[in-house]
Amino acid sequence: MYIFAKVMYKNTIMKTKVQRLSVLKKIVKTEKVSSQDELLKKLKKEGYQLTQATLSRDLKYLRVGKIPDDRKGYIYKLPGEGKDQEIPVMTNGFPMSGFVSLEFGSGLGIMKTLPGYAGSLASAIDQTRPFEIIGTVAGDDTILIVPRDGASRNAVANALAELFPLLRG
Amino acid sequence: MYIFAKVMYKNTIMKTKVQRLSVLKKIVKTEKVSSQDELLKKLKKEGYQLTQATLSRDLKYLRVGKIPDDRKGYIYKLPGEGKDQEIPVMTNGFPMSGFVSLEFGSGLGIMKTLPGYAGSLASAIDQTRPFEIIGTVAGDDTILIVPRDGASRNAVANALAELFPLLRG
DNA sequence: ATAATAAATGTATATATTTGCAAAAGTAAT
DNA sequence: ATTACTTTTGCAAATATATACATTTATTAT
Repeated sequence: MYIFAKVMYKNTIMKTKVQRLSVLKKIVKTEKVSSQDELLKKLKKEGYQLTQATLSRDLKYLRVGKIPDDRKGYIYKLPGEGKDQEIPVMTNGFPMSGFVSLEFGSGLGIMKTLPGYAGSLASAIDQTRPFEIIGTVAGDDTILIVPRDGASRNAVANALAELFPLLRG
Repeated sequence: MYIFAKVMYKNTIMKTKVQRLSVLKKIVKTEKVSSQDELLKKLKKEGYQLTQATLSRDLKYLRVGKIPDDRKGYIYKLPGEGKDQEIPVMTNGFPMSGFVSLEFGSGLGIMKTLPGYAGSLASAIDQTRPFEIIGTVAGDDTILIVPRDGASRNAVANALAELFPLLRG
């Protein structure tokens, strides 16, 4: 009961932060926002209470950059955005492929790939450094995906959907 | 003589700005800089005198963004950087190819491509919006490249080399 | 449980960046 | 050359963002 309480507490609190980061990420990805105050308001609407200072840290943590935009002056952008649409293509010139399936169990994700593809796909995942995933281990046709504490299956799947369009829809 | 003087004048002055932008672009591309004051010093060393306000405008014009960096906190980054290395791959999944040659004449650039490739390659050029190039016109196997006033052939060629590695070396 | 340690956050402030406005410089037309 | 128009730039002020420090909240070890 005592230990259980601690764990519960941890989950409750940590989830709030991870959720906040997820929501922040989603906002930055889907909307054109040009200041932290603006972001702050949007986060408030979603039910997150925080100060500009914390937001600044969150943005840094998520590696969110600020770039010039034709319409809004400056907007925030996730790392690799714009690159994302081309990410399904691997650097070596071969189209990203080999993905077979994704399942979750015991708090972990298991991605199945075509034989021999696990290494390169895991490498691709690592390179994009989705914050929902703290690490991967690849065999020959299987990748073990370790989610960050508090990251939901959906959050992990969504992060992976950036790389593997098959996961969408 | 009178007209000539005006033209000379224009070239002299405009070149200064275009050159400055080129140098700025080069600095941002090759060094990790984390503030405009820092950039200002580097530009001064290269012989360019300007205020921080102008630099801010230059950065906006060049679409230079600022992103978090592990070592230096925040650094400036050119649009599409990091994407550049993957740019030789087209969105449709086919490797970027079809480039044949590049020549200059009458202040214009002429790029030859494989038959039928001009459109897609010109589109790729337009999408990266190199500031040295104000526009392109594509036929079937030829692209007309219109450089910005004051942009040297080298500057244009370098900008294009980002997309067409064949142009390097 | 308590004390010690580490992590997250807010407050206030320092830094950094953008922008309105006016002046200077460049261009075009008469 | 003079005038009208456009572009570029600096100055100063407004905004926006990062960070040192203190405080609270969580985690670990005893």
